[in-house]
Amino acid sequence: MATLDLLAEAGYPALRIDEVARRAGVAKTTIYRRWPSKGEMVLDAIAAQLGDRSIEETGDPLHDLRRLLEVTYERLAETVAGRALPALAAEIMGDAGLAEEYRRRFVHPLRERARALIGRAIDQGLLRSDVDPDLLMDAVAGPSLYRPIALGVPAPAGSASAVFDLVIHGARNH
Amino acid sequence: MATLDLLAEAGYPALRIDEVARRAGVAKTTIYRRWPSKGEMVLDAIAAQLGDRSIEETGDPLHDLRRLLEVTYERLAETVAGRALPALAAEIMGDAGLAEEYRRRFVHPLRERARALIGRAIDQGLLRSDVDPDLLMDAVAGPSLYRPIALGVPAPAGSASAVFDLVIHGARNH
DNA sequence: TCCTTAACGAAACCGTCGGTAGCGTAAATG
DNA sequence: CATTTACGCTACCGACGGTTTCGTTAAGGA
Repeated sequence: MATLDLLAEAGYPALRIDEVARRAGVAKTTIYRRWPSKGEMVLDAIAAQLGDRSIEETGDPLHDLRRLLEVTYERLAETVAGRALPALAAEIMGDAGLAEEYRRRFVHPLRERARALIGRAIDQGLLRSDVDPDLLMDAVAGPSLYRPIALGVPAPAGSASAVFDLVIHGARNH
Repeated sequence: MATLDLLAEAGYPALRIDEVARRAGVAKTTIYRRWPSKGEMVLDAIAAQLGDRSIEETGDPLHDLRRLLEVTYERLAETVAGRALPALAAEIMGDAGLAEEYRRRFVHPLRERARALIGRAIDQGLLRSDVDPDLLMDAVAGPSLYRPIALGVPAPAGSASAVFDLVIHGARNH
């Protein structure tokens, strides 16, 4: 799609809808017949490239959880759509409907899958029973947004494993 | 300042400069004589309320690190400026100059202080010597942006302690 | 008292850009 | 052949960040 090309060249904020139309060989009105806003158009384009982030489950919840995190960070780091996703954050902060869509499509599905894995890991005694699943998810998923936005550098694919290990093992010396 | 009031009422994206001027009983031109852009104006307003986030050091690096994190989350959760900061963070994705300013004023000072504390903790054998300080900071600071942006809910002040404990202790059952 | 300078207010204006309206046209569909 | 559907085109709107111009007030110094 032309949207993804422009996204790669200019990034989300500099992506002009007129330019998308021109590049796609299409009238701007046609775009607005298909999508209600710029944000939703980009959302669709991103979803099309990211696809679903399903992983094959091995039965070892901790292993699967690590894989899920790795795949997620990998797509964020290595696809145009993934690198554009944090910039969409600006748009969703000002549009409640778009924010809802964003979370429904990109955030919640991942968290639900992670939540199930964490629950199973606790049941099997692999994780302490007093860990708060949400807290754990926040800690391992946080850098995916924090790094590009607050630091200006993407979270490299390898950092998924590293942050997972850190949180799971802990940092204290004993 | 009028900027903070508007920020509290409407949030960053809906904050109109004309409105700030009207509320402050001042001409819009006066605002642009003092600040080069909306972003920098808000940056100043936020900095004025957040103040410096210094803590008194006790000599126990882990304790000080926790306090630093708690104070940070506290201000993010309990001040107008703090709650507006994530939206401003989203905005900086489209303005490299503003992003630099944002990081120079809000991100880097905190990370430098945290980095020093982590280094001291490692030296004193309180943390494993193989922990990556940046990784640790990403894990504990990540939720401060991830939660408001990706989840739409602020990181409560209490979560600072919780995420700190999680990362420091680890989640694995053994 | 006069002159200069600095700061401000008022209001009109500009450019960009997301989003619309209106209208004509070409291809399916029956 | 009539109708529907989808599209292209052009002109337009409105919001809003930011600028320009000009007139006014008020220090402050000689």
